[in-house]
Amino acid sequence: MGRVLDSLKQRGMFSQVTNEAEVAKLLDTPGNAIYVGFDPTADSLHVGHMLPIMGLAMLQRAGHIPIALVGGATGMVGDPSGRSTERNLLTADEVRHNSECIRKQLMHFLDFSGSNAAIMENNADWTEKLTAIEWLRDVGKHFTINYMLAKESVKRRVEDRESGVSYTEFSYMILQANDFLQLFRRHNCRLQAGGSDQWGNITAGIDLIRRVTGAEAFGITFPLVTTSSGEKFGKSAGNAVWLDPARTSPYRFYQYWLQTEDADVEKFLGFFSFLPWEEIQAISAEHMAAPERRVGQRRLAEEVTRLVHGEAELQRAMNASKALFGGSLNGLEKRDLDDIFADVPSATMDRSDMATGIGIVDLLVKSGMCASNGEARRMVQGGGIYVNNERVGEPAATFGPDALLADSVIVLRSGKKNYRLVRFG
RNA sequence: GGUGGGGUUCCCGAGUGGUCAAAGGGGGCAGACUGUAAAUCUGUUGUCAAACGGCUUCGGAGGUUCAAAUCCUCCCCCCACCA
Repeated sequence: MGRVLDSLKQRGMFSQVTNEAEVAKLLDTPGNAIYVGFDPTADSLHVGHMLPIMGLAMLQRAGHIPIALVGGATGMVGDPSGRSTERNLLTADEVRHNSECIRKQLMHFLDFSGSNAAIMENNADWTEKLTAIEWLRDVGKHFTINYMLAKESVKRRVEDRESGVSYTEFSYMILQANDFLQLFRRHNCRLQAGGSDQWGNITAGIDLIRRVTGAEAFGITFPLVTTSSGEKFGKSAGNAVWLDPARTSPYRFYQYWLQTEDADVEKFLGFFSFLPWEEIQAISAEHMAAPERRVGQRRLAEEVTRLVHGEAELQRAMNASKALFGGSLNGLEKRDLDDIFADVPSATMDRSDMATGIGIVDLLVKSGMCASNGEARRMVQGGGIYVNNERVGEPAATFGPDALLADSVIVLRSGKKNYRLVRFG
């Protein structure tokens, strides 16, 4: 009993369940529908969304039917959970566009064929049709204000005089509760999963199902992903790491995972790969025996990049990483360079700009590597700038045509890992 | 609507006429040490300039002054208490 739940527990993948014994039983009986909701606040998911997605995908592998609910309706309102300020409302067009993009990304993780094929739903389908009167009488009647005010997501905002909470966001939880009820009716879905900030919304749905139908439904939440050193998980240089390759290139995506701290490697392998726990243990043991070899990070980066971007993109990212962090760039063919730097940010400059030699400061600013001349100069003086992987220590340094690799590009680098390619056309 | 407090650089926050491009902390970036890790230490963090020195910035618009983040006027926004 509790095999599936135990394996999630082993990986550290859940923080709360409403009824552990019953959920354990339900998860050990294949064929149950389980739902996770995603709000279309942007046109791509990012790695911060990945844990619930992975959880859902793992449950599908255990024989269950995953339902990915895109919040075409709830996205119009805004979830106050875990937020201290009111959201800006999105337009209907934005929500529609975002919903469609997110739907496509979820297809990478879930299997939409077979006997337990994943199901995609959009809560706009049942929410938009409701009239205000129906809404208040059929759904609103089941909630007391007292109950809603007691929810953590709302409570904090009500008590905080600085921000407050609008009636709109206050109502969010009953919209989501109604989603659960609708999915229960349509797909006999009795379990909702979500991030730990979703607890209040999930339990609201469970209560609604009980009041309306008398049936018992359940909830399970995944933990908040944190890093050991307290860095924000899912951010790289202040930017979110997106699943959309147009927003975060596969190379950067791969690098993000490769740069994981030792202390997080095992945990992240458990969260973000489908590898069996025993294998993760073995990798982790090997890693800790010789951490400088970065066995764990490599495996993690490979697994996650393959899952999100596919084998071909993974190979490109790995090749690029090998070349960039491997040493000399001399002797590489133009074709290799193009391939290696396909994903690396690049700039194009006119060849005549450097015919007589271009100053390093100019080069850094024109290529977009540095924001101002002053910054560029400071970086060079501080020893943080490399051209073709060789340090430039002198702000007056200039580069002419003989600095071109394969007669066409210059590789700029600041610090250890920040590359930029300048093409001369 | 009334009364009081407040809006400063990426964030928090000091600064109440010149010595202010503005303390301190956080964050960011870079260096050293390393392993594309963590911790630690160091430097740096408006912009132009090699430098001297300019220029733009303290909610907005005006004004006083040789000189304004600092004083005055009007306006906008936030908060507290009262109604």
